[in-house]
Order: sequence, then structure tokens, then C-alpha cells
Amino acid sequence: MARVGLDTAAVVAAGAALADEVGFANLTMGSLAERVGVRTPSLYKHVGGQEDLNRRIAALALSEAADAVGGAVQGHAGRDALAAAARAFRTFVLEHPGRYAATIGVEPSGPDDPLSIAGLRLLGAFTAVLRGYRIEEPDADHALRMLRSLCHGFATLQAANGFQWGTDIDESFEWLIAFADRGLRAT
Amino acid sequence: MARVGLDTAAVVAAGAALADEVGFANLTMGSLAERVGVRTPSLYKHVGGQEDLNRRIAALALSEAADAVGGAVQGHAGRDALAAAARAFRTFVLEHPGRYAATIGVEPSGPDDPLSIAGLRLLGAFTAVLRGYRIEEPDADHALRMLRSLCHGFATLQAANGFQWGTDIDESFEWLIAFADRGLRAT
DNA sequence: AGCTTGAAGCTAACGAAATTAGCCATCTGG
DNA sequence: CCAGATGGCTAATTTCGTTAGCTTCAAGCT
Repeated sequence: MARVGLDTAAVVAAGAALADEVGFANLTMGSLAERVGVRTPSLYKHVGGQEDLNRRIAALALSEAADAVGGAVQGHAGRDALAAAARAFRTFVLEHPGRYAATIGVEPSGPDDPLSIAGLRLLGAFTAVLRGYRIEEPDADHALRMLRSLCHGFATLQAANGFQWGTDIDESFEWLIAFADRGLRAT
Repeated sequence: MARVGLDTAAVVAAGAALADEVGFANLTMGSLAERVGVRTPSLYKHVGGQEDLNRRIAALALSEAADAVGGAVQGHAGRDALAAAARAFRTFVLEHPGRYAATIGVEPSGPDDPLSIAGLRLLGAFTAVLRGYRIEEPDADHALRMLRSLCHGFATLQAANGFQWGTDIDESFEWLIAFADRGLRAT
């Protein structure tokens, strides 16, 4: 009964990695247990169950996304910041489709839920981008939601192969960044 | 063994309705069977299984969305058309969150898959909106993807309660429509 | 009318997955 | 060295999707 030395963070990290490999829908307690070298019921020592695991993976994903976007924005402003943030976000989603999928459809239970905190950090990173544009307060909220919708929509549609054949997708994304930049500068 | 007189369309329609009520993740073959007044295995006379059911619900949802958006655009052009299309799309997603969720993550098997056909009809409805703006060909594809990302992202984020705190969401959506309109006119 | 046939229902049974209960071994602190 | 907590295990339960194989109804043909 060799102790593996697991803890909650290790289980969640392995679950996120496995979700990226096999797809979030195919992440099962059994496959995760096998991955970490343990029998299925042992996972319940570290995680409350599948629902809890999903929430923790989602929180991890949002937190990592916030780091990626926040880091990319550092030292940039205006259009550069916007482009860096958008690219970092999309890259993150494309490289980690499984854990990002875990964030779709989870609702934070309250303001001190780690999920809420991670979500707010991600929003904060995008807010930093907007600071480079002159946007008065009533519009700032709307602009933030617009940015988030745009990035989330594009990334999830691409991750789901929602753009059929045809025109180059990277090119569309750069076009989209330019579009948003023009619009924000004109606001 | 009272014959219920089901057929494939009725099963799919009932599945879509049930998904809207209880959430796509909670749609089970058992609950659907109960809903239509039949034992679970009988569903397999009309539908290939859960995967097949999901694809059929997704195709239905895309087709209905295409009708809604296409109908809303009729007789409008330019900014009116854009606003009508965006509102119709969002209304559809908010009123039918379950069946719309079925469309996320399904991939058409080929060009004659009903899923592809319904998806193209929806794209066509948005293309009609863009026809009201002067957009040269290389940009039209990008603009279409931008529009789809924006609508999809906003609607799914709202359906998942992804917008925490604060400002009125309808107001944000109207702001977003105005933003897209300005940007498209300037393209 | 009676027979045939196919579609649409059913029960029974199986397999996969999540979860719970309860047991045992291993570390850690006194 | 022992005591308790911790982390692993096996066994059993439940729920769900799915398949197999039987039965009954409706419709068409002779």
C-alpha cells in the first residue's frame, strides 16, 4: 500500500492535465485515479467528489488564465496591452482546452468562493487593459463585458472547431483585436 | 402496452424541452423516457443513443436559432438589422439554454450532416446582417467570425451567470450592439 | 376473415461510473 | 514506543446507458 503522497493540489493539477489531454467530458474519477497511481475511492480523501473536482479545476484554470493575461499585459499599454492580453488568453484556452471547459457552467457559491476570487483576478487583468483607453465609468463595465465576451466566444468557438474551413483563424483573431482597438479608442 | 405513437422528431423535441427545463447536463435517457411516457430502452427505437440524441438536439437548436435570427433581420438593414439579429439570438439562447448548450462541443461529421446545414443557415442569417455594411471580401469573413464570437460569448456567459455584480446586463448588451455597429461602419 | 410482418413497446441483464462504508497500514508527535 | 490521524485499500450500492430478446399492435395481402 505504498503511499503515493498525494494532496488536494496534486489531484486537481493532475485532473486539469488529464482534462486537457482527453477532453473535459472524458475526465472520469477512474481515469484520474489511474493517472495518479491510486484506486478510485482514494481520490475522495483529497476531493469531495466530481462536482468538487470540477470546481477546483475551474478555479485553477481561471487563476492561471489571470496570471497569463496579467503577465502579458505588464509593461504594455493601449493597443499593445490589448493585443497581448487577447493573445495570451486565446493561447491559454487553446493549450488548456480541458481545464478551461471546466469553467463553463460553474457558478460560484459566494463571494469568498475561490472560483469568484480567480474570476475577479481575470477580470482585473482585462480591466488593466481598459485603463489604457480613456473610458468614462459608466462605459467601463460595458467595455469589460464586451472584451470578455469577445475573447471567450472566439476561444471557445475555435476550441470546439466552431469555425469551419476557410480563412485563416489567426488572421481573424488579429483582425478582431484591431477591430476592438479601433472601437475602444473611439469610445 | 399502449402505443404512444412516438417518432424521432417527437423524442428530440421533448429532449430539447427537457434540457431547457433541467439543464443540458441533467438530461438523462431515463428522465426523457419518463417525460414521453415510455420505458428507457424504447427510446432506442427512435434515436441511436445519447450521443445521437445530443447531435439531433444541437441541430434542432441551430436550426431554430437560424429561423429566429433570419426572421428578425427581415425588412431591416444596417444598424437595425444588427440589433434585431443580436437581440433575437440572445433571446433564443436565454429562453432555450439547454438545447443551445447541446451545440457546444459537437462537431459535424461532414458537409451533409444536418448539423452542418443548420450551422450554415445560422451563419447565413448573420451574413445577411453584414450585407448592410460596406465590407470588402477579405474582411467579411473576419467580421462574421467577430459577430458570432461576440453573440456566442455574451449569451453563453450570461446563461452561465458569468457576469457577477453590478451593472444591468441588458444595458451592456445594447452598448455592445452600438459598439459593433460603430466598428462595422468604420471598417 | 385469417395470416404475415414490421414497428414500437416491454422486461431482463450487463457494464461503466460515482459514491459510501468500513478496514488496515503508515507516518508523526508525544 | 505508542496513539492518533492520515491515506490507502476492498467491497458493495446506486444510477445510467445500452443490448438482447420477447410481445403486441396495426396494416396489408390472400
